[in-house]
Parts: sequence; structure tokens; C-alpha cells
Amino acid sequence: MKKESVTIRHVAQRAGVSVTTVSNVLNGNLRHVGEATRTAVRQAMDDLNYRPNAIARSMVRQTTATIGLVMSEIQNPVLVPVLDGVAEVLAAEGFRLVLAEADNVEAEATAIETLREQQVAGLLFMLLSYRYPAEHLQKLHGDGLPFVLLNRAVNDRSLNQVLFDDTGAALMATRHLLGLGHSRIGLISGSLQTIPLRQSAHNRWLGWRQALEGQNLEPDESWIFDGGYTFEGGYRAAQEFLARRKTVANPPTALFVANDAMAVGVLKAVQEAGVKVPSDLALVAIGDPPFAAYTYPALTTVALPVQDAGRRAAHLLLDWIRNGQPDRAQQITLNCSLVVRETCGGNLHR
Amino acid sequence: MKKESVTIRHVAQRAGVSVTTVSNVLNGNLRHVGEATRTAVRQAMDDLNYRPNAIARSMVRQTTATIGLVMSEIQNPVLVPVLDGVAEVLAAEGFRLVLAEADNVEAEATAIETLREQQVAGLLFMLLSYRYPAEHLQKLHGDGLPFVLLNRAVNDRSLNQVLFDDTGAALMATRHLLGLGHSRIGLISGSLQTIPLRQSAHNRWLGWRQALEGQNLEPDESWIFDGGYTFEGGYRAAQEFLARRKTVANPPTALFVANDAMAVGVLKAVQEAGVKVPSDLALVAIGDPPFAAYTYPALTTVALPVQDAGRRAAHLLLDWIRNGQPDRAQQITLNCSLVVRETCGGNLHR
DNA sequence: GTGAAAGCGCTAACAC
DNA sequence: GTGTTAGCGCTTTCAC
Repeated sequence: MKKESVTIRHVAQRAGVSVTTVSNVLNGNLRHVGEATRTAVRQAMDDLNYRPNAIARSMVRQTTATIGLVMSEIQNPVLVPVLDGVAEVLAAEGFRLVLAEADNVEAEATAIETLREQQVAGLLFMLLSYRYPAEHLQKLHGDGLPFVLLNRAVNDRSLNQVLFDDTGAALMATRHLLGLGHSRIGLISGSLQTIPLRQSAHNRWLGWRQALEGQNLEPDESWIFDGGYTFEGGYRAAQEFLARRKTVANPPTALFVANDAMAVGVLKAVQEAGVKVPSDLALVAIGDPPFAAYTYPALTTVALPVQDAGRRAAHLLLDWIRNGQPDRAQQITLNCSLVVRETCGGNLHR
Repeated sequence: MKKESVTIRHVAQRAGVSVTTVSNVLNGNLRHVGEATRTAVRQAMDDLNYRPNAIARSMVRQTTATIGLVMSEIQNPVLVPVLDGVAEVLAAEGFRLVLAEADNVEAEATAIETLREQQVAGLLFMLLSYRYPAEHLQKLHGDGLPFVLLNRAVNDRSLNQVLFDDTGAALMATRHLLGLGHSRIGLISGSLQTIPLRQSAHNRWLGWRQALEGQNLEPDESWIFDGGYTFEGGYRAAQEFLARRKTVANPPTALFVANDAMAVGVLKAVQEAGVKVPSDLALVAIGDPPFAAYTYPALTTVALPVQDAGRRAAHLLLDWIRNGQPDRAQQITLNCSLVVRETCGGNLHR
């Protein structure tokens, strides 16, 4: 990189024009540039192997075409399609994406600071934790920096948010079981008690409750097992469930599992115990990642439009950046859809 | 963002010093700055809520603390831990990460161009395709821009690379089967025939061959089924395998499956067919993602140190950036390790 | 110890 | 249509 870089000035010189002209052809400001001049400039650029310096451009324009993405856990596979969705629209719109991981509030604050120093045009927050403080977001808001929240409800209607309808998804999942004739339905929950707590875990629990109550069934909290959203947690929770199941006359005939990773663990524990799915025990989950169709039996699950969430969030942000702050902040809640596969089987009483 | 931003000049004014002094405390150049001055400046920064402009700094320094990551498929879960490893060391070393997705050669060229316009200090390539042209990489090399290749062997010892020992992993996997007494071992391969072709698919096939040949066994190419590295492909390939298996007197007693995703599909197909793993059919795979321990039965697989690969690549790149181009390019090949779980069972003949 | 000033590569008035 | 020029916010000689 210690090569003398070729600048707009060199191009101008070689083409025998001024820097303004070069700048004009660079930016498509062609009404001011004659045909011949244009080609001459282009030629000179090619000859010199000229590459415009985006840093210098940002410097004078006082803005960048870069947005910062701060995410809580890059490792979480759920977020990968979101990232992909974001990357897709940003690339299409000519924006760059700079990544910052932040697992806790301080790290998040630091990330925001760093990103702002980079003069990002906007910020995207993609986090999973529950009851994450929102003060520094308010500060962003006050500074007029565009940002949108992805999958983190902060109960503030002044913030732009893209959310999954977790409660609705859980409702849908549980109702599917109900519709099949199940009336005793256990819950393998997300991080309800384990740390970090999750917004979605709470909402999915809520959906389960509501579905049961809607049928005048008493949600039996003793059939809730916290699986912490992991394969391992689901496996363990299922083992607990199975142990308790044997001690009781009328155990649940179905399980609502709050995500697909846990469902994989549940499936393993259940199969090891010789319990048959769906005949002995029906299972619904939430998420629908690629593997959901290839478990044995294949998971019936409520699909979350994760990639779409990324796209929507990116569009929301870009709108704000380009057209100024919208009059009202938007809370976009994404709808989910049930994907029926094999883990629920047919009607229980048929 | 249309607020008047507070600059180093404002700080200087408020602290009653020159911009030079402010710059000096900003950069820890404290030998030239008196104690009192320093605190005054710091105070002024706080008061004004000053945030240094990294763009302006890059402008004058003629370099950024940003590295570009160009990856072929963000969606591929295998790459997520790599990304995490990269992000981890870059964050620790004070570098930013800008992401660019590129699924084909032209997209890659464009991504490189964009990233270079952003004046990235270096480039990381994380791609899966096979026989990807390397000319534009040579150009980078000629321009002296630091870059390292992750998981893309280009057979050019002048390039810095971090690679998985795919052949070794396949050898290890197949030998494990051999050691258990299996002598007829089929292969569910990666994208050997499907597009895009994969370097790793070829190498894993090679490892399988070599293991067999090492025991003076003839690798029977008619027991190779291309699963394209996907759940779906693995499932289909296994169905083909099972169909053929029934038509033959001495079918393979084991399968080397070139990655874990396919192994999940294989497991499903096999279970649907009522074939028992490992008693009727043993399975080894490669990868060891989180779900590998939670399939039923749990996958015996050769673990790839993916996160470590990301870290190593990042370090290699940072070294180059900071200490100049190394005398010799490094080809780091990462070792793999067998994780024995349940899909192979015990010795065949015991 | 501290300050004045040049200039990084580019854009955008404004003048011609 | 094209050129001149003044910065964008910062770092960095070089004087004092």
C-alpha cells in the first residue's frame, strides 16, 4: 500500500482537463461534460488504473455509504439468514456493511461509539437479549442518527423496529396441537429462567398460555421445562419431561418446543427413551431452519421469516437515511406461518 | 446527522489550546503535553461530547483500521464460526470488519474493487468454490495489498492461506471405519459433480480413496453418491444408496459422509427405511457443528477447527499489515480430530 | 510544551 | 463546458 496512489489530479493532468471535469464524470454529472472529454477522461482513468478514494469522498460529503450492524451473537445460526437479508439489500443499494459484535451493554456502547467514529450513515441492532437497557439508544435518537432495531422490542413506539410475532407463532403452534385433539400440552421453553433472558422466550410462553386459555384449559406450569434455546438444553429438558411423564397418570400428549434447536435435542431424548413421535408424543416447534425438514421425523414448525426480517430492517434504515426521519416510527411485526411436517401426525382421536 | 459536528477545533478553542495539542492528547502523544493541559483538553472533549472523526484520520494517515471480508455464501453455517473467529481477533486488535458477499468471480472482482475504494488495510477471502480463478488475486499481490485466503487452495505458494486438511480428515474418518472392521465403505460425497464444485469435496473423496488403498482395498466408485453438501442432497443420496444396497449381495456396511449436514439427511433416509445405525450401517462424517452431538444416533465425525481458522487467518493478515509482507507466504493447514460418538458403534466383528 | 500551517483526495460553489 | 479554489477534520513537520 505504500505505492503512490493515483489521484483525480493525475487523471486530470493526463486527460488534459481540470479536476472538476474528472470529478463530474466520476459522479455521472454528465450534463456539464462533453462527449469527447468524457471518453478522454475515462481513457485516462483506465490508463492510470485509477481508483476513486471513497474515504476522501466521504470526507467532503460529510457522510458515508456505510451502515453499522451491531449484533449480540454472530454464532447464533438463527441470525445468519438475517445477516444475509441485510447484506443483500445493502449491496443492492450500494451500501457497505461493517460488523460489530457486542454481547453486553458496555460492549454495545463501545461498538456504537466506534461505529459512529467511522461516520456510519446508520445503525442496525440485532440482538437477542431481554430487557436490555435502551438509554443509549435514546441518545442515538437524540443525535438524529438513523437506526433500527431488529428482534428487540424495547416498548418504545418512537423507535423503528422489526419484530417477529413470537406470541402469534406460539399461539399458532399450540393451536395446531389443540386442533389435533391434544389438551395436555407441555412446554419446552427458551431462556425463561436461564441467563441471558430472552424476549422471545417470554412471548412464546405467553402464546402457549393464551392458546390453552382460549380453550378454557388450565396451562399447567409444572409441565414447563426450560431448554435455554440450545440443542443441549432441549435434550436435557426432554429428559426431565420424560422422567416426570412416567410418574403421572395423565401426562401431556404433546410438547410445544420454543425453537427448532431444542426440538432436535428433544427428538433425540425421546427416541432414546423409546417414545414414538408423533404417536406417543406430538411435537411442534418454532423457527424452520434448513435442517427442520430433515430430522426424523421431520419437524412441524412455525416458520419465522428471518431473511425477510433482515431485508425489511435494511429498507427501513435506508429510507430514513435517504428521506430523513419518518414522521412516525414504524413497528413492523412479521407474520409467521405453520409448516406441517411429521412430528404432529394426525388427529389424536381418530 | 445534519447537526454541526464538533471538531478538534472546537475542542481546542474551548480548552484554550491549539489543535495540535488536542491531536496529541487524542493520540496519546503525551510527552509533548503538560499534565494540566491534558486534563483541560479531556475536559473540553467531554463537555462538548466530542467524537473523533475516523474518516478524517484515515484521510491524512492514508490508511484505515478496516479489513474487508469477502465471502461466497454468508448462509453457509460452516462459515459462521469462522466469521466469529475473525471478528473476535479484529475487535481485539482494534480493526473494523466490512463484509462483502460474492457468489461468483465477477461479484468477487466488484467486491474487491469496492473494498479497495474504501481503502481497507487488507482483505480476507473466505470462499468455498473450486477452481476459482486466481488472476485478480495476483493483481492484488502485485499492488502490495495484504490479503489471505481462507479455505481456498489455489496452489500458489506465494499466497498466504489457511486451509483445512480435508484429505487428512477424510483419511481419518475412513480409517476409523476400517479400524472397526469395515471393508466395504461407500461415500456420500460433497459437490463432486454438482455445481459449484468444491475443493473440499475433491479432497475428501481423495482421503476416502487413500484410506481404502492403504488397506489394499479397491475403492468402488459405484458406491459414491453425490450429496452436494446439503441436507436434501444427503437425504436423496442415501435413498439412492439404499435402493442399490438391496440389489446386491455384499453392499457396504459403512458410509463415509463428507459433511454433517448430509449426514443428517442420510440418517433420516436410513431410519425411514428401517435400517439401523450403527448395527446395519455405520456412519462417519466431517465437520462437527453444534448439532452433531444431538442427532439420533449422535454423529461420529471429524471436527474441523473452524473458529480457529478464522482467528489464524485474521492474525496472518494483521501481521502482514503491521510488519510488512512476510518473506515467505504461509500455508497454514489446520489439523482435524476425530470425535467418536454413536454412529459407528463398536467393532464390526465382535 | 505549544502553535501555525501544509495538505491527505475529493466535491461543489462560483467564475469564466 | 470547463477551470479555480476553498475547504471537509485531522495529523504532522517545523518553528518558537
